[in-house]
Amino acid sequence: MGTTDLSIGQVSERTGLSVHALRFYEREGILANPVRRDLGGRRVYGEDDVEWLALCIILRASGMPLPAIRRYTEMVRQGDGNEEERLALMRLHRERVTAQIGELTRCLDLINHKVGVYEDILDRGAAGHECVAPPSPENRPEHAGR
Amino acid sequence: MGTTDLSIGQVSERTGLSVHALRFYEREGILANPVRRDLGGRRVYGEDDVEWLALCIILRASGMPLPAIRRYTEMVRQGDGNEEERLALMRLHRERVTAQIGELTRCLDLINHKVGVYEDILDRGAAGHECVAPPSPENRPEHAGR
DNA sequence: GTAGGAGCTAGAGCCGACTCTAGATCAAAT
DNA sequence: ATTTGATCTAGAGTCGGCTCTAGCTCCTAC
Repeated sequence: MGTTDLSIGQVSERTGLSVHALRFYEREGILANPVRRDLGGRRVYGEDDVEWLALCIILRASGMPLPAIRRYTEMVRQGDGNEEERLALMRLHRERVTAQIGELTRCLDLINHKVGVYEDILDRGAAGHECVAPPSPENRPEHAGR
Repeated sequence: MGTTDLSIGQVSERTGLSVHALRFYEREGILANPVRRDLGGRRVYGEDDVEWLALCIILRASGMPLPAIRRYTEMVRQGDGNEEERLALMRLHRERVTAQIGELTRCLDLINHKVGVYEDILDRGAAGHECVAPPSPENRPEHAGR
């Protein structure tokens, strides 16, 4: 009836994190509940740990630094009553992520422009002069659509 | 008539890069044309260098590693005739960036979901049980709107 | 009984991209 | 004259996030 105990290796497989990373995360305080150990001192995880790690992986992938994940983890460990703080942390992160998406999208505009320039050069075989500047108002009277 | 010569400090101001970073980039081969020097051995930049750096900053901001920027820089330095390679490099980078935007967007879905959960808890004052799992098919029968 | 393989700890090492330091030079301002 | 401030070089240091190593303990299978 123990909800499927897992070894560190199994957790590594399911999460994609290395066993090294799993132990490292634990040291960093990135686990909602303290890891159980078996008789031999080996770590025993549950499915809920895997779920929690999946969340952490998403947060990391979206650029949340480990200290912030640790703070969040601590809040969750403390239990109900600090939802305002959790909300604040998540909202802050959301803003960072949307800002990052925005910046990447702006970068992508320029990259698309560059790709277009090279495609033109190659299509026409014309070795025309290449424009180095970004598509800014001054040197892009008409917008270079994708 | 020299197209507005600039000191390293001035370039630092205009680009937002530190003077340290500017010297570092130069050592790394991230400058289209070798930097001129004045009588005292100080670096002298032109507006074109600032433009080039602006491009490099965009590439960096979108996650292109310095070695790739160096390769690109070398191609540009070599002059016309390698547009296919430049195009290939830019297209590869474009794929990486779109992939990254995609991943961030998926992360954002979960983050929005989390924010929603906490908002609900706080709005209703209900200290209900919180769901840790991401909005995946299995545990999200109706889709949680943004 | 012994050889593998997985796990353990503590701590060192690595990588990328800068950042900072020390000690020297030089030009302009006081 | 001297002080201030910007610049120079070479090289050391930092930071985040792992990754790897060494040397040990287990358990299982042959």
